[in-house]
Amino acid sequence: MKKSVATIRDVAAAAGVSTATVSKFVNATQRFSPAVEARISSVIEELGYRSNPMAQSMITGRTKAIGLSVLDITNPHYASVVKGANRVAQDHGYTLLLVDTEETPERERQLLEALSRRVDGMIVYSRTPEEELGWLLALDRPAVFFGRPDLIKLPAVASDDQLGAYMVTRHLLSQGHQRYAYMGFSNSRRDRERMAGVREALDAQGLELNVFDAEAPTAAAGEKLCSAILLGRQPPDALVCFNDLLALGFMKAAQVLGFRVPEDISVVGFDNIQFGSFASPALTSVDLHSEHMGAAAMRKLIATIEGNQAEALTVINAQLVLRASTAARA
Amino acid sequence: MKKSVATIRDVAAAAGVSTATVSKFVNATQRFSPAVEARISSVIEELGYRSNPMAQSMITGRTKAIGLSVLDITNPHYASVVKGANRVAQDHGYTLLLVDTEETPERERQLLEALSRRVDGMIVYSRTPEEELGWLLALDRPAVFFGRPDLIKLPAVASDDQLGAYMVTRHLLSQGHQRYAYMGFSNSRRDRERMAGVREALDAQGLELNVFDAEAPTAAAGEKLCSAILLGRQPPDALVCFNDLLALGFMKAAQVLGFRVPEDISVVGFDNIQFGSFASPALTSVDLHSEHMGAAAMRKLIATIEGNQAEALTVINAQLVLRASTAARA
DNA sequence: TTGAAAGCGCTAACAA
DNA sequence: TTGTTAGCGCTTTCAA
Repeated sequence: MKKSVATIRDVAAAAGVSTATVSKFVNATQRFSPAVEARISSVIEELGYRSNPMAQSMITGRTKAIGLSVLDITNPHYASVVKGANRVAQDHGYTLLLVDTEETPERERQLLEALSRRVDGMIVYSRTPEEELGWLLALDRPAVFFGRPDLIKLPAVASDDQLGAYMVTRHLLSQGHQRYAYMGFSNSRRDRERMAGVREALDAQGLELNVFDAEAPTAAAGEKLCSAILLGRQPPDALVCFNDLLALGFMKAAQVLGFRVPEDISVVGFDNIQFGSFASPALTSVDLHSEHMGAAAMRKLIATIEGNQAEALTVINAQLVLRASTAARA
Repeated sequence: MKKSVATIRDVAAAAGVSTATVSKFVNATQRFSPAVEARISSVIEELGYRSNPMAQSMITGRTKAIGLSVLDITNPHYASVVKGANRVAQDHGYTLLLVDTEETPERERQLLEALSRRVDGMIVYSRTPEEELGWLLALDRPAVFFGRPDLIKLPAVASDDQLGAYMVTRHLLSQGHQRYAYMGFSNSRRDRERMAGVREALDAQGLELNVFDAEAPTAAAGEKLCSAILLGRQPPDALVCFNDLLALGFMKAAQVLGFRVPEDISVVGFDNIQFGSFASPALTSVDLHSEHMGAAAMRKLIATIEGNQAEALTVINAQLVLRASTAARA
């Protein structure tokens, strides 16, 4: 009985050839005489040999793995991003390694630093201010960023948040809504853009925007903020939420408070997560094509890794998905 | 200008010590004279040296990473499992590397084989029949399995699916429901247990169970099956679904068909995903404590890796969560 | 307290 | 067509 796992040396010895021969055969970088190939094959089979990817990577400098970090995998938006990225990775022969930073910056850095040397490149979904992201560049690995970097020189994928927000607000205006509120999540980079889009549309009509800020981009936070919004002095008749989770939470709480959506208040969110369509009323949302974003980021990263030119910023377009949570005013 | 990343040799040279000294210092396995330590520290700082985890792992045989494979990360049940596992991993200084097998067995094997040599152990959520899982054992890595293995000798974490199903069916019985249907997903290991629990409760009352089988454990599949269930000759007044996604899809389609839940039919699911509470009516569900399952699996794996004894099978208990999708019959 | 030297499992010139 | 040799970046005896 030898050691637990067979090495290339065991194979070489058993087949009566050199390790170099085995290596080349295994990696199909060279052909050998039928006799030799057959011998190696059968020995590999017999010993259950599999090459050690780490040893391999140490030499080649390539791992055929890509890291992706997201903020919270229980948020369907991120789950979709992962889906898209995973598909493209598979198609190109890469393994996607996912890490969940749980919205914690320290954890994020720690995880990414640990990950960076184990992968050929990374896709980063982060909330950390760009000024504090120096360490990411210092990792010196190909990377793709979600968002629109100002300072940081990294290829990026973004969605057109501002236009999406503008579109949905235009729609609400056309439905005759009068009093607008925005439930934001100022911790996110994208919050500004979304709010700006809403403002852009309202300003043109000389309308005000009442802003509320959620403590997290979650349904629970949306529920929590509901009473402050609905039971204030001048409750809105239209509410734009930073994302669908907030909107879902808000709607649930609103119904508990005895308000009707959309009769009393129209509600919209962002991301178009599938669960929005199971809510009642079904949620109107701005679809930012999460899955496309993931796929685009992965394509960009792989292009970068393989030395192909990739444009610095890819913008995915936004699309308004109308459902029952918004309705025209009489 | 040297090569892009500093190695231990660069540090040793710059500090005028040997690589062995640097190694021991970096890993805190030995103390040195203040002068030497200070010199090494400053050089490390200056060069931005970080040790290469791969080279390290090659020697020590440990990676401080754990792999987790799930079937579909967009399913909130799996997302919760990941959450639980991630927390525990972090707490023990491990990095969780997640892979999504997308319900594809070939992909699963490929991903896991690639992963196995890069991690200290793996947690596997699989749909592959145990007979075809020989390769998993052959990987010869510590592993924890979700479910109740019969043949395979692997530590495992399971939930009490049968009891959960029994409980919810007992509840439906107590509410006076007469005609029962089960929307299953026979592809899953757990389907049998859940169906058995339902049958166990019904048999005691001499009641029949009408079984339908979904093609996937998704909301879309639930929608698809709805008409066959509701527009049949003897439509049920109570439906137990394999999971919440199927139940959510079913409820949506039922409403489109003009049926009322729970007046015409009571609906229950499994997993207690958060989105069940945003549906209308809110979904009654059997909570299998997904997050606990992930945490328990990770604890068990880490115990195994670190050589501590762990019991073979951990069973997480089930809990009935009553909401508005079920109601008593007149 | 410090360092020399031997590898971990593998690939990549280069020789034969 | 096959093999020799020199490492990749690091840890770990063992000796100084």
